[in-house]
Amino acid sequence: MPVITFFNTLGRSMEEFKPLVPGKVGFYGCGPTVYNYAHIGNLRTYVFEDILVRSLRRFGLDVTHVMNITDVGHLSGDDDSGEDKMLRSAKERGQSVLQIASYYTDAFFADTERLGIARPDVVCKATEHVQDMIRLIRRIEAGGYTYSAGGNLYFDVSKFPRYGELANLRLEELKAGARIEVDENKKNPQDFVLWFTKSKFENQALIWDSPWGRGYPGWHVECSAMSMKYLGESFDIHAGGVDHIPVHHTNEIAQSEAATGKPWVRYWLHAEFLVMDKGKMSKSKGNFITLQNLLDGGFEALDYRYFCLGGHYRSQLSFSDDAMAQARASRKAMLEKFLDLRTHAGTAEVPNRSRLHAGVLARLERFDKLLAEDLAVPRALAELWGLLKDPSLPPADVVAAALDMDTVLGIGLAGARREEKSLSDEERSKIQALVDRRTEAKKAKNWAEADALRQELKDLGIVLEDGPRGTVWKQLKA
RNA sequence: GGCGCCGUACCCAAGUGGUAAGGGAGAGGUCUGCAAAACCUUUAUGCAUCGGUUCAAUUCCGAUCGGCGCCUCCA
Repeated sequence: MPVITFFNTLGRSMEEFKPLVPGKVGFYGCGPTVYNYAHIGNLRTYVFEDILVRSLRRFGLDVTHVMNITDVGHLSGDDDSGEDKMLRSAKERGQSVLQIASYYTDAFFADTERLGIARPDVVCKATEHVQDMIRLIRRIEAGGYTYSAGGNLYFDVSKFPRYGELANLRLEELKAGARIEVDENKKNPQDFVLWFTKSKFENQALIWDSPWGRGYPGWHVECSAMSMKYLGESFDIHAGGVDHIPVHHTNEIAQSEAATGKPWVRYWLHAEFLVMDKGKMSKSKGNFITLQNLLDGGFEALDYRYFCLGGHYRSQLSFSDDAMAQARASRKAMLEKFLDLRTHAGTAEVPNRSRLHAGVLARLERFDKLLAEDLAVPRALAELWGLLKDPSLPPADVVAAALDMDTVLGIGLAGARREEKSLSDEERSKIQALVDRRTEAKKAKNWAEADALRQELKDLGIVLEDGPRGTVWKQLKA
C-alpha cells in the first residue's frame, strides 16, 4: 500500500493520511438536498467522492461511507421558478413534501448509479434523525453554547474560540449583511440556528416537538448528528463542495466540537466547482444541466464521468458542449483501443497481478502512487492511456491491468461492447448476406456494385471496414 | 469591504526551481480499388503581462491586467 496523502482544507496543506483506527476509514460525504434534480455540477462532487472511496478501498482500507439526504429545512423557502413548478405540479398531484423528497432522492440515486457511483454504506435521511439532532442540541445547550431569541435557538459563535478555523475566517473582518439581511435576533452575524420555532418561511411543511417548542432543526445540525451516530464522535474524512467551507462545514465543526469537546473530523476534502462560460452552474442563473440533459444530447453517463476524470478535483473544471464532446470521443477511442487489445489477447489466460509483465506492473504501481498523491486522477488516466498504447506490452497483461485500473476509474472497460444495440438473427443474416455479396463484387473487381452495397449497408446503419482478415461490419453510432 | 482560487498550444487539461503529461481537434504519411479503422509523424524555445530573487522560474516573491468562487440556500 502506498503512502496516502491528501490536501487537508483544515490547515491547507498536504498531509499523510493515517486513519484513526488502522485499516478502517470513516467517511462522511455531504449528500443532496432533495428538492430538485441534481445538476452535473453537483454530480462532479459525487464522482470525486466515489473515486476517493474506491481508491481507499483499493489500498485495502475498510471504508464506511455515510451520506445524508437533506429532506427538511429547505423545502419551502426557495423560490426558484423551476422548483416552484415542480412543487406546484406535485401539489396538483396531491403529493406531500416528503413525497417530493422521495421523488428527487430516487432521481439522485438513478443518476449516481448511471455514473457508476457506488452507493454509500449508509444513506441517512434528516427527517428520520430528528431525535438524534435534538439530543445533540441538548448537549450543545448543556455546554452553554446557545441562546434563545425570537423563538429560535441559536449557536453562539463567540463561545467557540476556534470558530472559522477551517475557512480562515476572522469574524471582525467579515462584512455581515453584505449580501443578505442580518437576522436581528442574532448576537453575532455568524450565529446560526440550531432549532427553529419561528420559520422565516410561511409554509414549513415538517415540524416536530422539541424542548424548545414545536419546530424544525437548523440545517447544519443534521450532518453533525448523523455523522456521529454512524461514524462516532471523531472520524476520518469529511468531504463536500468548496462552497460548504465557510458556512456549513464551519458551523458543523463548531456545534459538533461544542457538543463533544473532542476533535470531530480529521481530514477535510473539498471538491472545486464545475464552471460554465459564465461561472458556476446555478439554478438562479438558469444555466444548469442535468445528467438527463446530457443523455438526451446523445452522451452516455460514463462519458460525463470520464469528463470529470480529466481535471483534478481541486481545480475548477470548464464545462462546454465542445469539451463534453471531446470527452466522449476520447472515451470512445479508449474503449475501442481496449476492445482491440482484448481481441488480440484472445483466449490467453489473464494473469493475476503477481504474474504480470514487469512493464505492466510498473505502470500499475505508478497508477496506484498517483491515486495516493491526493487523487491525481488526470495523471492516473494518462497512465492508463500509456498502458493501452504501449506496443511492447503483452495484450493479455495490458487487458488485465486496464481492468484493474478501471475498478477505480469506472470508465466502463469491463462492459465495453462493439455493438450499440442487439440485432435479431434475421437482421444479422441479412447484413451478412449483403456483406458477402459485396465481397464477391470486390473479388470480381466490380467496384460500382461494391460501392452501391456499401451505401446500402450504410443506409441500414452499418459501416464496413476492410482489414487484412477480411471485412468486418459495425453499427453506426446512432 | 474581507477571504480564496485561477490565467499553460485551436479546445479540455496535468505538471515541476533545471528546461512543458494525457486526451480531443487539425495537418502530413503508411495502408487502402474506394472508404474506414489502425498505426507513425507533427502542432507552446513557450506556460496572462511587467519587474524581482536565483547559476537556473512556467514553477518562488511583488505589481498589473483578466476571469472565477465564497462571505445567503447552493456541490
